[in-house]
Amino acid sequence: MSTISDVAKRAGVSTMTVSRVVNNSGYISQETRERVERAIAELGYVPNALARYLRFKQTKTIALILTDITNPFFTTIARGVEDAARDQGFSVIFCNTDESETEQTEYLQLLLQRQVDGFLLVPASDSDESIAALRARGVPVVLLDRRLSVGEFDSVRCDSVQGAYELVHHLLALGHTRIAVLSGSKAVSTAVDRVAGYTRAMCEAGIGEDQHLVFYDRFTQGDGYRMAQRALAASPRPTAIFAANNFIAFGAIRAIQEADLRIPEDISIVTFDDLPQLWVMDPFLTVVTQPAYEIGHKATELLLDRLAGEGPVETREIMLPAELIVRKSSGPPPTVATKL
Amino acid sequence: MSTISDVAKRAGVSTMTVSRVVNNSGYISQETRERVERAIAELGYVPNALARYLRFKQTKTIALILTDITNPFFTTIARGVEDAARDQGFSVIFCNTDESETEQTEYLQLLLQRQVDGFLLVPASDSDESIAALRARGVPVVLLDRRLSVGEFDSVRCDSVQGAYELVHHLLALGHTRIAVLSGSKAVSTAVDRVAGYTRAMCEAGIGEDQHLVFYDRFTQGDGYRMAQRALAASPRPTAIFAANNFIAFGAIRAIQEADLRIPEDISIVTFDDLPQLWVMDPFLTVVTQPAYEIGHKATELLLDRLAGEGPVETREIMLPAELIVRKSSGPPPTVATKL
DNA sequence: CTGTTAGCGCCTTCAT
DNA sequence: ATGAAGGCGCTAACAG
Repeated sequence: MSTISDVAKRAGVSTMTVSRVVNNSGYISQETRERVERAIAELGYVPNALARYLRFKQTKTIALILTDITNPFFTTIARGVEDAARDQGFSVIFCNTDESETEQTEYLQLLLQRQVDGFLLVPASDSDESIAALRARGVPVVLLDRRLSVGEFDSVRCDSVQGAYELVHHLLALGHTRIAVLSGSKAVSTAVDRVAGYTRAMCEAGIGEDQHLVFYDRFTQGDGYRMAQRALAASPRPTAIFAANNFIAFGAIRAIQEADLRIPEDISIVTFDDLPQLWVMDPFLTVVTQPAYEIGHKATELLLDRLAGEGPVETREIMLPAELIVRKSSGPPPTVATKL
Repeated sequence: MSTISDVAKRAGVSTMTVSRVVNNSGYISQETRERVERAIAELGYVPNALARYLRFKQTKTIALILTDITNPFFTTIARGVEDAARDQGFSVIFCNTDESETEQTEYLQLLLQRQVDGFLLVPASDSDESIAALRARGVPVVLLDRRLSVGEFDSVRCDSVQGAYELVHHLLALGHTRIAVLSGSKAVSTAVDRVAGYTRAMCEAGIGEDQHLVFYDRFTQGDGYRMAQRALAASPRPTAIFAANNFIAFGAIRAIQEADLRIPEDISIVTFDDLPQLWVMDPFLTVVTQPAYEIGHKATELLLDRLAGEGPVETREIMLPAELIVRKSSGPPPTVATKL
């Protein structure tokens, strides 16, 4: 691992001259330039970016902290982030918290030490503790997908209340009245907001919400499975299920299949977050899809704005539109269907 | 952004003392320790890891360079890498090359400058150019999933020849004789090896390979679609398709559906790489699955071994077992089925 | 138990 | 057009 002074020695110049050649700054005679370049090539010299950062106080690196790297919704976000970051010469460090507050805190600490310039964060929960350090240091942060009750960070997400409202409204229009909702942790805004959208739709329809049909747990397949089992045990049984995300939906579907119920004849199911079209032979889930790539891209733009010292003083809250796609997993409830 | 000397000043000690408190090294009187800790808390001091690395020549960071971050096979690998790395206090920088040699070269260069300690690489192609710099510098590298003709790197992967052989053998046993193979780029070892496995099985069966039924393109859904269209246009039409990975298979299935053919009645299809069980309502593809998580985990262990100066001098080549799972997408060829 | 010195690799500033 | 000195933040080695 040769350094700049190795090169300087070999080329018979000062380190400054090498630096100027490497960074194309200042005036260099053609002849010395060539000599230096030859020395660089011969030694396989690669500049040490760390040393450079130590002076510049800018690492050109941002961190993307996700809660689940195996969820295609989040990897698509990552794609958007990567593209936007690279456009401006930034690198991205991806981190995975597994929805754990502890891991999030650890990563935040680590990344702070590593002097990343800014954070893109899908918060594992709405606890202030973990991000207090960020606020204290005034590091630029943009929130993705989820709200935080401290209102001082830029954020990019979809309107979960509205999306949930549309899904449940769709079910109501089909004639359902007993609709269960299976949601994530109460500490996560999307879980709360999606239940709020459900409640709004139910109240508007004059039905109101049945506390026994509202479930909170976590955004995993296993939890979806268990919540669905409990929902199906309710009496009378719900005729439709609203799963607050795709993984919960998969678990619920498994439970429905085990109960020997047909979708949508016996029970309808709708959810947030599609799978990428191409991975599914025959898309059948009625969903609200969110523009994941754009969420990542837009959030990165906001962050890089801040890093460039641009952007307004006040915090920005960007809401991207979500889209309802009606497919085969939702139909009229059994009793209504019978009447047809 | 306070520094170690800010803390030192505030606590009325030298920077060395602060350093000792932060790193828990050497002897410190209880009283000074408390004073320093108070100063740290008051200033919100966070040590600058970069400055530290500048001395240590070790960043405790490894790079994971993938070709497609949206493919669940690779994100599962990423999971394994992350877990193994964290166990030993290493961070991971994920990068995505999109199967592009150019992007790979750029990333390699960037990461070298950033002084990452080692590389986990899924090579975009078997070109020497891009990795020449790695070899020249002697940075530890472990190859994942794919071979490289330069044999000096450790590697972890599954046996693609064997896996392909088993899939094609399975089709032959069902009675197929006209089997098309849709593979990835000839510059990628898995693409080549899977065709080799196909050829071996076909030759063993005394059929030999029909050059018109062997297709190379890239590992994407679009290419799978186009290759399948050409395969289906062959006359007589193949009764089975072996897709060299999941994305190619999805494209092929779309083409098959558009041609109004039924799977497996009219045509069978088998492939490498499953989708995670939980994402699929009703798994129907006959596949060879690879232990992606273990590939990532094992590769990371090899790399960290090297970094610790352990491990043998010779290069290690780890082959993990792949598993054939027969499901509904493969059945006897039409003529045979008719006879039943 | 604590402080001083020196240097990691680079670049800005000021000379020459 | 080129070079010398100094310092970014941190810590190992050696005082004291």
